[in-house]
Amino acid sequence: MRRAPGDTRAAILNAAATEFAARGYDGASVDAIASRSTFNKAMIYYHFGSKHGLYVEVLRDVFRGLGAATTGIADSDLSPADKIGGFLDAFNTMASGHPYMPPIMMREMAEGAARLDADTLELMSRIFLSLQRILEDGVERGAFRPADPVLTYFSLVSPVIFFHASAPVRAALGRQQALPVAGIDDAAFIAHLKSIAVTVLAAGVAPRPTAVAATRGRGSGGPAAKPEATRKSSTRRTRSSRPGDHA
Amino acid sequence: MRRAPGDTRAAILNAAATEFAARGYDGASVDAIASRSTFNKAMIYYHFGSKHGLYVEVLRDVFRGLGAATTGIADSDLSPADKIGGFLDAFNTMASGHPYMPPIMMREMAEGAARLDADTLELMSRIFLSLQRILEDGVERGAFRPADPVLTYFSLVSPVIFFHASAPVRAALGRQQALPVAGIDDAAFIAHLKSIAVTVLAAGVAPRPTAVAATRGRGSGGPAAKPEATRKSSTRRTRSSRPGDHA
DNA sequence: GTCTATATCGGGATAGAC
DNA sequence: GTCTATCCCGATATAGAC
Repeated sequence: MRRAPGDTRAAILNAAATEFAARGYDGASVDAIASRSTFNKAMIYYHFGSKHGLYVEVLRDVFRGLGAATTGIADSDLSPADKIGGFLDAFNTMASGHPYMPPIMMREMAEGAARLDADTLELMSRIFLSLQRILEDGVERGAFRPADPVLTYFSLVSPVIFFHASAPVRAALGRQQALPVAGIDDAAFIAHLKSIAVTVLAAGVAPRPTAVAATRGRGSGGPAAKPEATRKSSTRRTRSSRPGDHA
Repeated sequence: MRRAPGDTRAAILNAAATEFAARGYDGASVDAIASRSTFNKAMIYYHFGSKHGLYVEVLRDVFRGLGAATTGIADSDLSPADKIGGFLDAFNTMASGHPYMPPIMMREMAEGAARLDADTLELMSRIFLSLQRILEDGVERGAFRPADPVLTYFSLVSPVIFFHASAPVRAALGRQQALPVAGIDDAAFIAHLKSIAVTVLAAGVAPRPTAVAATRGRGSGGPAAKPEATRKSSTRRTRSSRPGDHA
């Protein structure tokens, strides 16, 4: 059982991921990560330079893969509805395969993504851009009504993240309240989410402040939508990003 | 401009709330909270005993109010759809009135609510229980199909929390991508969410692992649902709650 | 009730041997 | 590349004067 090259990095990344997920960036100690990895602190600094460098590397690793997956779906010739389904599947697969990501993403969101550097943001923006293209394609093909891409992005992604991240709390609630929560499984949740998503996109989502009011039925989203749907192309020119202003 | 009694506590609580929201529990320092409040560290320990004591007091403060609001709605004689609307409004009002809460809740969720003590959990469970009663009432009156209360709870609450908590990131994304995101307002979002929620509840939500498969259209939730819908009453007997087992 | 020190310790980061 | 030992700052918590 020899140690393969690159093995060390992987082991550390893995230990870091679970530690960051469990305790958050500030709560996680480099010592604790070291223990989990069977290596020691100095090794981490040797390979990653700093705690922050280690952190972003964990995220980049995952976002690279997810971005590739969603881009592939956007480029495919699936139907708009199936592309949305594929997009959700990709996110769900990511969350299942890297259970540490949902909690990390929740926390990162909570502090305004202050810890993400330009490169990582660029990777994340690819995921967003692929959804944007899916939406535009859906509109062009007459399957979807125009919708704000940012709002749509968060509407689709947040339930998946939240669902996965909340598993421990749901379990605790179930235990505490003696409620029969047990059998809510992943696949059923995602399947249901897909059907809602497609239905809503077809009906029109995120209406502009005009057509509000309605509290039930179909109501909103009627006329008055039509955002900036006219542009196309311009998919790759996000390099200038600079966060810098960490809180 | 004299200092009213109880003013100190309020000032500290307020400072703590924003600091916890911005940096998280571990990231927030008691010194920083002290500065923000114009008082000093010793004062915090005098009034709250510990950093953790201060933290939970921030949460209890808000959950007390929210629990009262949702309980009132559940007790009212509104229609099931309007009760759901009122429930969402209550959450939204809480989030708007206490902007520090969404980020705090996100982080708390991310670590499995490990920092919440029994009293705070009890306050939170009241919010959940009021929703559960709203759902049962809706089923009895024929407006809703039976749905898993826990899953429904998270499905309703998570978008609201996420929407508010993601405001900074959405703004940053908009800036970075030069997208015209600006005009997504609160009211429109909530109105839209309400209509989705009611529609979905009427059609049946969170199908049991049986009727999965379907990827589009109405599909799931059709037949085969029927969870433990037979019970009624039994709405108030949750007093025995004891979390204790913090992770 | 409010403040100014101060004790104490954990954790990020580095030096330097092997 | 991997380890041990150590520096040193920052953060929780407390003592004790006013």
